[in-house]
Amino acid sequence: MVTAAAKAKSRKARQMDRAALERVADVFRVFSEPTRLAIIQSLKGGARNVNELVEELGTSQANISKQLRLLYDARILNREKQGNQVFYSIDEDIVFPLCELVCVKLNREARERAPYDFSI
Amino acid sequence: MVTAAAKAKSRKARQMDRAALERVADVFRVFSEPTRLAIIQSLKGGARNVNELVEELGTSQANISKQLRLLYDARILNREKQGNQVFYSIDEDIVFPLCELVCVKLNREARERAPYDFSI
DNA sequence: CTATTGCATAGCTGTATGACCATATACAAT
DNA sequence: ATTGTATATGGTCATACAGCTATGCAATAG
Repeated sequence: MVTAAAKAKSRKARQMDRAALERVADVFRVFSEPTRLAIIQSLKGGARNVNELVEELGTSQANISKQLRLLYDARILNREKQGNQVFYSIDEDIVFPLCELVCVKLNREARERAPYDFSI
Repeated sequence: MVTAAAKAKSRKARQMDRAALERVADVFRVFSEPTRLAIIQSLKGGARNVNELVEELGTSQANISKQLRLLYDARILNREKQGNQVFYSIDEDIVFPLCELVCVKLNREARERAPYDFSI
């Protein structure tokens, strides 16, 4: 007899383990905060230094720096020091298709309900 | 004179506002927990009822139900009641390309460092 | 009817983290 | 060297939320 648990186990063989799923989750988590998305949105227009981002995004410099570090550690952003300043830019080609997929989903749903136009 | 703030403002004109960014962040957040990814991974093999998922994923039934509700509310999953049971299935075509983009990124990075094979 | 099974929900706890303030560090200008 | 400017970091607070236990509720079985 083939139990449900056995079926589950055989399925499991082809699957990522918990640790791998956590790595995937970590990547999604980086994109799961509006401030970080705002940074990405801004950097779509090209490299910016920290102060430019602070002015544009209207939150504290400390917070911007923190989120930039997170994005940098996740290998989403590139970092380049120029004298006194640090310029960040997008260094990961998955960023745009990833955001576009989500925006397309939201636009499709919004078309029946809300006036937003989602597109980073 | 064109100030940095003015430049920032004109960039802002073409951009999503905070509320829209939060909607985008919400979608990413749904994908940012390993248990929910495990559910998605399991449902890739077809519809499952709650008990099957509980057996397969090794967490409490209450927790599975909670995460299923989250995924359903985010319009990621489809829900179908059959008598006593409730079957869930993937109801969102962005799920696989979204996961694949992230897995490709991680595999590329892992190729130089870790032994995982990321693919939901 | 009552019992059982399958799922959902409420309440709780611990942990993670976004945002703030203050401060530290690094480089530049004088 | 001193002062100023740009960025990073440590500490704190408040909030969000995954997972747990207990319970509620719906559908079937007996």
